Amino acid sequence: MAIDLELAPKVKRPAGERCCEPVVYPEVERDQATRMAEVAKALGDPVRLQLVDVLRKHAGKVCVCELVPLFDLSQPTVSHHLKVLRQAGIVGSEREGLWAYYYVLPDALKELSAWLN
Amino acid sequence: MAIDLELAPKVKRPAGERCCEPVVYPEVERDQATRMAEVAKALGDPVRLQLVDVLRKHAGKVCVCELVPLFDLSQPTVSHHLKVLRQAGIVGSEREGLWAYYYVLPDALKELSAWLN
DNA sequence: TCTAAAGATTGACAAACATCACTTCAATCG
DNA sequence: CGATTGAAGTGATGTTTGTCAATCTTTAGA
Repeated sequence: MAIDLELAPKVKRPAGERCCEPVVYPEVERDQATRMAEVAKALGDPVRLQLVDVLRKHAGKVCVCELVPLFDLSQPTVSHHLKVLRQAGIVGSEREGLWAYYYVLPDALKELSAWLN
Repeated sequence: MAIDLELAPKVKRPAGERCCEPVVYPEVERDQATRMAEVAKALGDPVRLQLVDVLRKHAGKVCVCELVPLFDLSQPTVSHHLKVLRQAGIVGSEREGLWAYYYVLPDALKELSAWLN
């Protein structure tokens, strides 16, 4: 937040001088940007975005065995994508006997969503 | 939109049978997911996310020469990131003499933003 | 206890990516 | 024109990513 960028006047400078005023960059934004970029990166694959979409629409836990046939991908690949989403803090999972259920973590997308608005 | 996933009852099936009901997958979502994932992917780098952040906060055109010193990166690298953003349809650019100005395209983030809400 | 099923992990491999030093291009000033 | 400047383009390089086949782990049924 609060990036205060100074717009310098544009004239060709007389050789040796810097083009623009040195702009101070607040470190505050760094961490937030890193966090949000991590979430965005995890959503930056059509398969993962659709996985999240399905999980959200179901508003409950969905079994992996129901997710796999939705895509033209092998089970390990879907499992891999789910792992990426889990590591990004977007989804959580629970085991129940043989089955694994995934669900979207409620606040996971909040920060990015707020920034985008 | 409108992914209608059927939740099948979970019982260990008697060998050879499929775990879940075959779930019909509407092709509609495919294209939308691809588009949104493309945008998300472009935002999935801290540098690019910060670039967009700066450009948005300025609500006008910002010169590349003011963007470069914001990051600990070479000018070609920043230029490369701007190109990625341009190809994702997130920013536009204009040349004015020696300088190049970038700005956020107003509707670029709308679809993703709406989906996230 | 033996077998099969769900799902995760591993290893491999090609494709994509981030970065930089170097170069090129276009525009401006003297 | 000749020199310089802002910005984009070009390899080159090391890293990350998406995918699958094969394997492993855990659980449940027979």
